[in-house]
Amino acid sequence: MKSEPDEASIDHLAHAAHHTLPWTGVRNYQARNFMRDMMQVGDGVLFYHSSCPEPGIAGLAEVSSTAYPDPTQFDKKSPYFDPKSSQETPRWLLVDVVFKKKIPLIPLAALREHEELKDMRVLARGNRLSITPVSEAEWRFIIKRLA
DNA sequence: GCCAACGTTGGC
DNA sequence: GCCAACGTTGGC
Repeated sequence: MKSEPDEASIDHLAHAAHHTLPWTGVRNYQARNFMRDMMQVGDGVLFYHSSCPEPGIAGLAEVSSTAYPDPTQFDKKSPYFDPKSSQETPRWLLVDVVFKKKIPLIPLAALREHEELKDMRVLARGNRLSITPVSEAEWRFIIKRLA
C-alpha cells in the first residue's frame, strides 16, 4: 500500500491511536476493489512511501478491518470529498491498517534489482495503483531477504 | 519541473 | 461504444 510520507508515513502509523489508521483517500476503482474483494483482516501489508525523496518500502503493517465506507467522501471540507457519492450508496471504501514494524528502507531501486520480484505489480511499467497485490513468494522473499 | 503512462470524462 | 482531451501519478 502506497502512501506519501508527508500525508501518512510509517511513523505516523506507529504513533497513531491503537497504532491504526483508516486508509482514507483511495479514489481509484481497481484499488477500491482490492480492498473490498481481496483484503482480509490479518493480511500483511508492505507500507510503501511514494512521491518522496526516497521511495520504497518503509515498514510492515497488517489489515485490521474489512472494507467500509470512507467517511471523507461525505465531508465537503475534505480534499477527498466526492459529490457523486451518497450515504445510501457510498462509492469509496477503505480498510483499517495497523502498524507492525518499521524497517530500514528498501529503496525502489533495490526492489528492482531482484529477479524474484520482477513481476511485482507495484514495479510494473506505468503502474499507478496505490494498492497492489503481493504474491506469497514475493512476500516471503522480501521478509526473509530484504526486511 | 519534466514527462511517460494511465484513468476518467464527456461529446458524438 | 469510441476516442480525444484532460487530469493525475510518481519516478527522476
